[in-house]
Amino acid sequence: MCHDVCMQYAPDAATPQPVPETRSLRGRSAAHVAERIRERILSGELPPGERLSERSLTEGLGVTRTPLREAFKILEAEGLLAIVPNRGAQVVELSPADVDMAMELLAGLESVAAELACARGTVQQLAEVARLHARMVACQQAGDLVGYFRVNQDIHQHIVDCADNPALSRVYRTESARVRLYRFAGNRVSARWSRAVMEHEQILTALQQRQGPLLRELLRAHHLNGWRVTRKVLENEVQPDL
Amino acid sequence: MCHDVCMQYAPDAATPQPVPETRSLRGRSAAHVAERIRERILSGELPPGERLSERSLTEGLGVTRTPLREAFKILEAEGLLAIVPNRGAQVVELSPADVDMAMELLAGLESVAAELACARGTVQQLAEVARLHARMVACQQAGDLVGYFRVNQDIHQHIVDCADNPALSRVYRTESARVRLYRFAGNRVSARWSRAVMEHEQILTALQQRQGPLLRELLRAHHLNGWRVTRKVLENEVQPDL
DNA sequence: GTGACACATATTGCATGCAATCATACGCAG
DNA sequence: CTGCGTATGATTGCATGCAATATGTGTCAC
Repeated sequence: MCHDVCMQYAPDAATPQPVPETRSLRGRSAAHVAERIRERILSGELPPGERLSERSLTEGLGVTRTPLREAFKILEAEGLLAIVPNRGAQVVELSPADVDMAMELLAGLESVAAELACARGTVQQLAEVARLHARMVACQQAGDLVGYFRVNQDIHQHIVDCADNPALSRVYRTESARVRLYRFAGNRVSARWSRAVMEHEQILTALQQRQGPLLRELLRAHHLNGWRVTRKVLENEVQPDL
Repeated sequence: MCHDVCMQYAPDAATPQPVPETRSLRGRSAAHVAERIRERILSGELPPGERLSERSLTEGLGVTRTPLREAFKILEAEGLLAIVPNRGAQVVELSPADVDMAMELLAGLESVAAELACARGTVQQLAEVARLHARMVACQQAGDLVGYFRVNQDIHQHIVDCADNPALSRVYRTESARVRLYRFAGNRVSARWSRAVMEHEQILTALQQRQGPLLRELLRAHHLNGWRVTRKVLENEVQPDL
């Protein structure tokens, strides 16, 4: 982004300070690189199974191998990369069984969050969920599948955040990211899409009425329904029609 | 441990291979170092707040700074270390509020695991929990607080493992490790100690009878009771008597 | 005595170099 | 033509060096 600028020499220039507008990145290089690679993985630009060459990434990101390799370790700890000794890093490939387990975990985390969110969520937080819900419906009506999916993920994260437990939010975010790509497939079935929105209506109502146990069951069912369809798509038993 | 042996030169010796008994660690150095540091943190040898000097650790572990710094990144991603730019790594210090949130998360994970464990746990897995329970009781009767605590942690991990969900087990293990040291304090109160064992008896019974909802509630209550005492100890409202 | 500043030292962050390992292409026997 | 061994280039893992930053210490003004 700006590394070419940073690389230029300024022998006697009128600007003595190295690069005024870009605050020094020293000490944040690995985290910054990890963030960039994470984005590329979650967007699908780096698909599961893709091998990540140190050489091309260092050139693409304008950093050297040391911070890049540190970023690899971070992403490996997050479960996004697998590092094979002497063969480098590759984007983790999850089997349907892996995703199954992850979905069970996510459903569990959400069901735990549900009761806490109903008990503790502030009015503002609940309103934010409602706002996101409206945006999601708008995306559906516009046929914007990608936008819908992103806002959908946002809603679920926000519900978890309503539980006001940073550790829970962090784990949910990390584990949700691991399977994001795989879940997208399920939304590409029109029948599921419309039904999911209906389920979301009920979820929103339960949250607003702070009916913890009900919300819990709705979320669990929502997950189960969604994953049942998604698994069939992943296993090529159903062809997506969107 | 063996790095001094590895460092010796063998100019013309009869053993051409570098070090026959120690298989090459190439490609596993960072993970190995992370494991060592993790042990030291979890044992309390490196207490919360401790600054980790690269110099002393490289000398102590017989590795250079590169794999050590990679290990730091891994441990930071696990939530055990905090890396401050230009000031290096230090063991994370958790506030009572942080531990509170973590305990809520752990209780949630266990309650999710409870029903799955009752539904899916094999007879062998349940027997292993029973075996650990017996060992724990033996530790209690021997007054072995440290052994008791370790087996206790093992039991909870095994119950979660009975759910047969690797993702759940992994998250539980990582999040449990983050707060292990802080939880130890609560066991240093004799009244809590004996009551905890009684609760474990009930937990074991519920698991063996595969009563999911009951196990769920027992685990939740067990966590709440334990944490209530531990928090008081951490906040110096109660003096440990063990 | 205390505080502030400057200098010296230690430590960290990152770049680079070297050795081990892997991947690929080639030669050759069958 | 196929299979296998080998050699060579590419890639990774780790060690080390250099620059930026922090830390400790001494000096001096007040």
